[in-house]
Amino acid sequence: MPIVPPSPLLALLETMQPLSAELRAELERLMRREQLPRGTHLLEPGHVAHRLYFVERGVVRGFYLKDGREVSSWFMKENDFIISIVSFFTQTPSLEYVELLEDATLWSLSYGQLQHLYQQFPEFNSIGRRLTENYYVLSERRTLNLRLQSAPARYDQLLTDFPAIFQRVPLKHIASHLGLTPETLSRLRGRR
Amino acid sequence: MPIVPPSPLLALLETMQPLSAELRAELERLMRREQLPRGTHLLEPGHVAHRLYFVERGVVRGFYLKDGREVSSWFMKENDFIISIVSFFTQTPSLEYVELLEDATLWSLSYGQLQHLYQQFPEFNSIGRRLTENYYVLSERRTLNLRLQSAPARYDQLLTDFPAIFQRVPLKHIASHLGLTPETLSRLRGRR
DNA sequence: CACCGAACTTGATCTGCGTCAATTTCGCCT
DNA sequence: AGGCGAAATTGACGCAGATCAAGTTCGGTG
Repeated sequence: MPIVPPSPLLALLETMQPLSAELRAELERLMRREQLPRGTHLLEPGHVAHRLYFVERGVVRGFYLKDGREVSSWFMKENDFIISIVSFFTQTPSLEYVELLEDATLWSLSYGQLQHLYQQFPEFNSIGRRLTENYYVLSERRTLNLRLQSAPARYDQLLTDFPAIFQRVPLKHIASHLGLTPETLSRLRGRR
Repeated sequence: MPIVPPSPLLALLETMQPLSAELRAELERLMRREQLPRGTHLLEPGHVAHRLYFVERGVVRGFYLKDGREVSSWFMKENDFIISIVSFFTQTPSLEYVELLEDATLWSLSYGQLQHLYQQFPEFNSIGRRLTENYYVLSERRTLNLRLQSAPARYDQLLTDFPAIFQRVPLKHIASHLGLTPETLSRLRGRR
């Protein structure tokens, strides 16, 4: 039994759908609290993503290597769920890194435990389905941006959509997320 | 009661999870068969995606306009489900077109009916969740390809992953899907 | 089967962004 | 506070792919 219950997580789930006492208790029993320092890799290529994470505090990024260079595909923060989509859902080895950009407090659950929850509490499938839909929508919007906008427009968009990111993530990571080199991003920022 | 039951759809769902007789009957009652000619737009920008489609026969594409030019984001075919992710899940106006590239036979269901099924048959949430996960994985793989591969590598990848697409989709649409102009794709194909 | 418009190819030129290299600035640790 | 390595900026140059333009081939229709 955890000393601290995963309250931010439970609070979030509760806003989506009332949780039965049993489901609540089972979540509290299974969720594991992890305090980890900046720089920790939650996942590396070749490994299967065994756990789902919920971020109580911190910023996390997913990235890939494209011939030796890091390409950041996403950033997540407080109150976000984190999984490496392909590896976790297919339970096959990842191509992706998942890295903490700040000291973080996370809650985690194994793949097997999650499947068990889905079986044991059918109503939990509805929550899982809607969370998956929400993140899928987020991912589609990100991809759309990459496809449809010019480099300056992608930068401006990020600046208006997620201004806070610039306070917490180094520009070189933002650059690769926008599909640019740090040099090009720097020049974009300098334009007037 | 439809003259023809949506058997390919039910067969597919049945492989994922046994369907109760009631759920089966409700699906048969609600699913609407549509035979539509090539060129039909299932969705246009500004409209909310009200229906989910299942493809019994035909090829369908999703595309956007990027300053006057079409950018194809996906292609789907027999036994695929089709929705415009952002618009359908958020029930907000679409930016996307959805167009039939061949004469097609589709089965469809409205957003409201789907929500009703989720409520009425809790076990249906599990099917919905897993289908959403599968398509999310597909979408992530597509995006990854765009991000990490060079233009020639993206072409080669598509050629090995979905060779059949080249028989059924005009090259100009494949070009924009790969993030290229038709001219550049043509030159890529001519290289030796 | 011939026609017409769309799809595809081929060529010439242009350009946005990448690459490589050299500073400058920042942020963290002692 | 000072110093060191990483991050960001700035400059010069090159190239992959876009653009514009002119054929050529393909496919559907009368």
